[in-house]
Amino acid sequence: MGRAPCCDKANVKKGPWSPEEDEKLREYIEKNGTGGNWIALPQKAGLKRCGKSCRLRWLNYLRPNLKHGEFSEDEDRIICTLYASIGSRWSIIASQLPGRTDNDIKNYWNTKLKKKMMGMNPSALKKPHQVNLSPMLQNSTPSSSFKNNHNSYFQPHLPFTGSESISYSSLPSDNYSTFESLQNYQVSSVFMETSCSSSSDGSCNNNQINHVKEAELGYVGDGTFGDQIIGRLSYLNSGVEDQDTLKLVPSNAGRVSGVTDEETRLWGESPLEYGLEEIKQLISNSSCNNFMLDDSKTGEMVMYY
DNA sequence: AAAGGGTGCAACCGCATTACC
DNA sequence: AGGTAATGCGGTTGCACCCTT
Repeated sequence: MGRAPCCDKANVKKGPWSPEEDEKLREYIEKNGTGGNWIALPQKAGLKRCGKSCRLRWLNYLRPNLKHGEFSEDEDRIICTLYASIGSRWSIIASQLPGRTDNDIKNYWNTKLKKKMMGMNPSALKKPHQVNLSPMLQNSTPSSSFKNNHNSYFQPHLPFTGSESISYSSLPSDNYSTFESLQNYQVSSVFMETSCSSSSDGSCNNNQINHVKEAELGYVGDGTFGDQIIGRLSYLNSGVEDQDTLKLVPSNAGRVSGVTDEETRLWGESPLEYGLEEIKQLISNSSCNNFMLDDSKTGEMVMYY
């Protein structure tokens, strides 16, 4: 037996929202807030819509201070950098781009940014130092993983004979265009592609290992594109160096929980909404850290550097 | 001008997680 | 502790619009 539907499908409208519906929803929320109950909201607001649909419409379109239109180079850079480190965690990436929604970023990545990156020089992104690590994967199964206190799985880390700690090289500070720079950055950095056999729901079977234990990424400079990127991925047992990194802040907002007061103090000034530990876990748990878009999903784990 | 194909984006779907009882 | 409802998330789909032929 399947899950009960969240609403009476027969009596809810689907498809594009009309301006009238938008107005009703906006008016209701501005007046009453969401009331913490999206399911009940459409009825109260006089809308024949599913609560989920209302929530989505509000978050992705009607919410104040949303940015629409072109992404800036800075935004491109942030998206690329975060995608490289944590994969398609769009909500986390969106939390770093004020006014942008996860849906926006996801669409932007899938329809434009990815293609731009591919178009630059796809072969160069894979060839320089490709290491086939697939044999190392064979004994890694979900059954040997263990749950952390956030109910998500850590994969055991296999012995890894490559660099145990990798530093990103810096971007050149000349007049590279955005994507030339990004490409250069990617080629010279370390990314991991894990096997990722998609299941029907779009998730990945956890038949892969993510060696990344810690991740730090950041920039030095005044925000122009010639700025240096500093960052590193550390593998298990590697220390974290004190660098001027993107600051990662824990927050009790959203789904992130388990943050201590001490952590909050430590990260208090940061603009990010996810804590270091959360990021670490996301990275550790990330089963689809595919950077540079290997659509073929070869089942092999490849390192680029 | 019409048809066909491509693109971008809003919206939906289903699952995982969290909250609540 | 277990069950259920609500919420959040990421992948996918559908369609309107634009461009090319």
